[in-house]
Amino acid sequence: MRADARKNRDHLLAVAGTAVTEQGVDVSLRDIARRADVGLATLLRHFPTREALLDALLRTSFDELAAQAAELETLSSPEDALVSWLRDCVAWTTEYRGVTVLMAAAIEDTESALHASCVTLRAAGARLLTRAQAAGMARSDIDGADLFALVAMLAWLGDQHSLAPRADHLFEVVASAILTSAGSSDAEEERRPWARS
Amino acid sequence: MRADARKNRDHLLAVAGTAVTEQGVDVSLRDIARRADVGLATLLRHFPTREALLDALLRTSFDELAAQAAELETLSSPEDALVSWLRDCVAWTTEYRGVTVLMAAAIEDTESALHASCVTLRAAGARLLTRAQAAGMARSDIDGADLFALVAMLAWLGDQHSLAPRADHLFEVVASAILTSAGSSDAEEERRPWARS
DNA sequence: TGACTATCCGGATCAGTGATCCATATATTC
DNA sequence: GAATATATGGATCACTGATCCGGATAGTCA
Repeated sequence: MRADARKNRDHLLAVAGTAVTEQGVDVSLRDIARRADVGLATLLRHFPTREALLDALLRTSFDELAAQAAELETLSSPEDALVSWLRDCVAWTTEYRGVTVLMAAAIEDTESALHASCVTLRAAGARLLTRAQAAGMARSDIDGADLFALVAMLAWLGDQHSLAPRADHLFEVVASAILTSAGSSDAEEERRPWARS
Repeated sequence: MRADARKNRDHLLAVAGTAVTEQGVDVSLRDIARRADVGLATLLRHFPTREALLDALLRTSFDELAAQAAELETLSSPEDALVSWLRDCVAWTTEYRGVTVLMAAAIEDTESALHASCVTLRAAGARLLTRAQAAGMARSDIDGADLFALVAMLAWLGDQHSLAPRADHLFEVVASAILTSAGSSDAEEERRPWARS
């Protein structure tokens, strides 16, 4: 890649980052190009589709979340690891308003630029879930795909102005559903040790 | 209203109904006008915005759901009424792909044409929830707004191709979270009598 | 029956979107 | 310094929802 092309690419990525943070993933590509003092065609040559641009933008975050899952797997108890990782996933999506819909579409579209990243993330969650299930800490009738869907649901909630205030609370509600296993105790505090005070 | 105008309005509403069912709420208004053999301007005069069109289209369904809530309140047990009404709400949204986002936006935008309908629906759900809570059948730390958000989440799930297959199962998961009250029994079948077999 | 007017209609147009083409400008190489 | 491979961005296309306004028509009154 020619030096000027690389410079333009990096600059575009930086500008796109702030633009997406400010206006969400539906931000006009023309706007991004304008703010980067670059023609629209240049942006679209470096990143042929909006998905390709977002993939380049989000890949780092995806990798960090996957790495964090691996770390939690060794450092925390099964239920703490699962719940705090889920919380981190949901919290992360608030940085990029609207990204959830793209991720949901990408995970079944093997042609999508985001596909691989989403599959990796789902697998990371599945490992944490399996571990919690093996320890009897999570209900056994859900799998990695269910978990991915639940995270997507909660992330979507945070994207909707009117529903976002409920997001934290409903996260706890959903988490309680995941962690409620048939064999657990009846005492509220013992059944929901992860609940925020 | 002049006779020809009324005829056009009714015809547009019928065509819009099929179009939205087929292609979701983001269907092109130009397409609807074309299929109704009418100019785009005519469609937009009868229904100044997409929301206005959808309001006219969905108002009947909204009223039916609200009425059904009132009926269930007198005919069924508190938990059956709540859960089956929630199931009906989620099932209904599958008819109109994408309607959830509009409803979430409408419930906080008092200027929206859909606002009143959404508030009515939320109130209907809140009554069923309060009744179940009074009977000790639902957790007491959620309210009507939470319930509305949970339904929206599950409805949104059904809109996403890749996540939709999980929708039914995750409905049960979320329902179990709503109906799990601190004082209920420990036995699985007794704690989740609404679960599908 | 015939004319008049308030109302309704829809083609033309506008600004916005993502995408594509191609002549021009420029970095790299020889 | 010249040649060439590559990057660039303005012009353009099809599409979106929205708006304007000259022309068509329905309902009314004589």
